[in-house]
Amino acid sequence: MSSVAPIARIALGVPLRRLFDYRAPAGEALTPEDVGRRARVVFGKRVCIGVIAALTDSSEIPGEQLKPIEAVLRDTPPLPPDWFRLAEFCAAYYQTPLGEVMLSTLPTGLRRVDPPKPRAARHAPPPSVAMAAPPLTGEQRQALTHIAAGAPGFRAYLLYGVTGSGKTEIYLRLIERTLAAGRSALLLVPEINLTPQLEARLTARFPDAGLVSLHSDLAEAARTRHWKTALTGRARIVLGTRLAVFTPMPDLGLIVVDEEHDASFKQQDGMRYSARDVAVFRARERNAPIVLGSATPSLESWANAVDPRTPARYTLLTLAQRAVAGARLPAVRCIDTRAEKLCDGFSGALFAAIEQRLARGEQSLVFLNRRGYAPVLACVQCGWISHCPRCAANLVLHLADRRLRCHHCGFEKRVPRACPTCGNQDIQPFGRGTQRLEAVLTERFPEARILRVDRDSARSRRQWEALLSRIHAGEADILVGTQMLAKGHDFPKLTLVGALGADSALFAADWRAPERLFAQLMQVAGRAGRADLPGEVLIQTQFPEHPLYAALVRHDYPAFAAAQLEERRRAGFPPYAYQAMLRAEAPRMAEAIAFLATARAWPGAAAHAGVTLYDPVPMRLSRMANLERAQLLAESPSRRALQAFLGEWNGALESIRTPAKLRWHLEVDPLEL
DNA sequence: AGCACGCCGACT
DNA sequence: GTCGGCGTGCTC
Repeated sequence: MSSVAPIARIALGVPLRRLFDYRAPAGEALTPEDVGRRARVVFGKRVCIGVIAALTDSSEIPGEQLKPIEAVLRDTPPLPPDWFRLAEFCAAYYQTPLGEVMLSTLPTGLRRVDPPKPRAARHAPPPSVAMAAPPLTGEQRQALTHIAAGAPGFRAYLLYGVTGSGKTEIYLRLIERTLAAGRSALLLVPEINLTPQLEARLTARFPDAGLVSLHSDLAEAARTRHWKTALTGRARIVLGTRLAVFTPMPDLGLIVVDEEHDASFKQQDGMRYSARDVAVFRARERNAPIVLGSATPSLESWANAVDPRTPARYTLLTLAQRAVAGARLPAVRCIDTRAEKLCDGFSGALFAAIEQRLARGEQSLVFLNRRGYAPVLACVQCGWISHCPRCAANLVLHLADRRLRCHHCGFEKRVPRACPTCGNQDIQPFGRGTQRLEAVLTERFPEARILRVDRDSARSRRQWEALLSRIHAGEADILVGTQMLAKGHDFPKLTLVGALGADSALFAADWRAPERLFAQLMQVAGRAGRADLPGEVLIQTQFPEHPLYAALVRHDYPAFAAAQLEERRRAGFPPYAYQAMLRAEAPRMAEAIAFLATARAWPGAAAHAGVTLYDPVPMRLSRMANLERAQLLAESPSRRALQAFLGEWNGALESIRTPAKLRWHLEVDPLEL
């Protein structure tokens, strides 16, 4: 390459796998410092922003067809080479065009052709005195010593610590060391809800680190500003949700993924990446340590740390004790609901336990992972049930505003007065949701102050914060809620958790359902009890002897994980097999199936030994209105074999002629490094 | 993705 | 006669 290359190879945010060549802007030369900069170009009839991926002096495109770059944007430093490698890895691994990867991970402010003019940040006065670090427990010290003793550079740690064992303090100490070594730290959390708390704690501890947060709820300008602060290296700590894993950071020296098992780390549309897995790749690529923390690790991570049949990719660190002196894990008990007639879904034992808490002035939490009043409305006479007209789910009855809602696709309508089929007046709600539990409890305990917390009562951030502060102010005796309540919040007076309707996940078709149920129940159980107040957890179930509950009663995640992994191994499921799912959506099921059948019959597959393609399967649910959905599983015992196959297959799929309204995508299961 | 080109049904 | 449906193909 000559010193002044006249042609730029540009990644554009279009669903095409190639890059596009452009001439240097009129009267300007391109220099190597422009690689990684954004450029404004004319593409087709429109102007768009791309990223200069490379310079070259020859192009397959004849010179007269090459258009000039309109402008090279120099408002930010160039994106660093490790950011490119991260994007290239994602493009290859998730079968997504490089330009789409790059542009979709930039904040929208920097993808825009007409950038809104940046305003100065309204910054809070920086606190200048760092809050002192609390003393460590023996276990915490041991874990930190272990990490410090390891050779510098990449190493992945799985920090398995029960709720309240002080994982966060470990993160803080590691960040402290990283900052002291002149490097910066990236901390990923599952949800926006959790960032403000942690942000406050981090700023108090590291007031001069220029911490920035990055998540989808941030205003566009703020997100762009924070991202730029990270790129220029001024932010030494970046705290964010899954999208933050792509933040360019010049001195990155530590990655932490908190609650690594959480499903929120998986992007569900566009490029379907797992931020946890991308983080592991990134740490390795940057030669920096990574810590994955959880009280209930994903089975993939657990296998990577402890399963003798799997290469030991992660180092296991365990925190088995609660950090606060004297704090004990709550007593977990199953209530056998076969033995008695339930009263509006509640067992006598649960009512009695709530009554007791009311008498003592303590809080109770009733956990049911289903919002609304009742999951379905049905006609007793003709058997009509409230089906969603747009997808295959049922419409959930919301009595508060007298509406039927589809929790899957968002359709809603008014509650009919009579059966739409036979006109019978006797239509009734079946099953229970949080609204109904709230009503039952209100009737049973008229004196109690009951607060319902679910996506309906805490729609906005503001509402959610208002609810939280009311709970903390002791304005509630009984909380009724979904998993929203299970995550990351400590309620000092809460001593009882009752879990309803858990059984439905035990025999679900989704083979990951037990893993999720266990994590969810462990998490919600962790809400009960503090240092001076012992907690109790009551699980209503028809299967009290089920191994999942048995392990839960003993707080024995390792036993649960071992049993689940053994089942997975026997069934040939991940992490003992590598899978990719090809999904298709079309107006008619036959079209979706026909596309998948063509994909399955791709002759090139024969060249890929060990890769199995299964028959296309129609799916019950599609979120899109009037679209039917089907999927096809590709599987292999070897990740490399599967990936090699996917690369070629994806190319072949792109040239299959499809009906206009057919959409498809590939979803690749977690990688292993 | 956008956007054009292009070829068949119901409207002024 | 033409307005407009969306099938097909291209973007340096």
